[in-house]
Amino acid sequence: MKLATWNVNSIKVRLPQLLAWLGRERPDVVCLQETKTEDLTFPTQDLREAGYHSLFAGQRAYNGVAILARVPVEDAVGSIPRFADEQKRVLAANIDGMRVICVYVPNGESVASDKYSYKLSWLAALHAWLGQEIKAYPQVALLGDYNIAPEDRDVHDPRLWDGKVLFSEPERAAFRRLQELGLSDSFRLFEQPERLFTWWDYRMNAFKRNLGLRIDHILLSPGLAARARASRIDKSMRGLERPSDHAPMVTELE
DNA sequence: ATGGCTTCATAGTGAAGA
Repeated sequence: MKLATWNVNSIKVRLPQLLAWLGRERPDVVCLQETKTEDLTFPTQDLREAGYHSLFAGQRAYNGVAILARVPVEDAVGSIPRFADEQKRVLAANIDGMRVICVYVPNGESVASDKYSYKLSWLAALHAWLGQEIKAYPQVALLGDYNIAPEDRDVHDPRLWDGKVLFSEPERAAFRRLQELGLSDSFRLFEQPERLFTWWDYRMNAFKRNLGLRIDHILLSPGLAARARASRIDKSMRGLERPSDHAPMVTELE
């Protein structure tokens, strides 16, 4: 069982890369973020021909999440219950006995901005809801673009990023609170080389210089963590022509 | 150096991303 997450930064632009990647990688479940398209224009048919059922919560121009699965999904929800939010950032569904939750955590812009406050409230609402989901479902997988680098080793230059959005202490504390619900960062269940990231700025030749952050994550509840056998970042996708600024990550379960 | 790319919405530039 292969679980994957990828912020595609426009599913319309990235569709050829996505289809090629699905054909090569054959994941069972894929969570996508920043699809940036309304539901009516989601490429359901192309993905069906590639062997995937699609579930999506989209909006015009911004945000938008989707879950692709080899098997049909059940009991889907497209928002955090009782948290008013115009932005499409959440999708959850039952797949193969797991509760799969796809998230696109707000970026936050800068620690002084209103968007940062929104990010922290959003994370608090996610935490409260997850507490319930974990009680309701025996196996929970939380995949997505968290827009948080949890530790120093997840940042190319921790001193440069100290206190900055994506690496500020309140954001990292919110990430730790998710872990305290019993969720494991699947990437860190395994020995990994140093300086592996999931996002690199489009500017400044950041990818070539490996000036990145690890902000996309796959968190697993204990039963799923016990089944994890490997976790990796597919850096090759970031090196293609016209790439997303994020690379996909994959965790394999027994 | 508050920029630097890329996408979308738009038909000039501006918002947003991270």
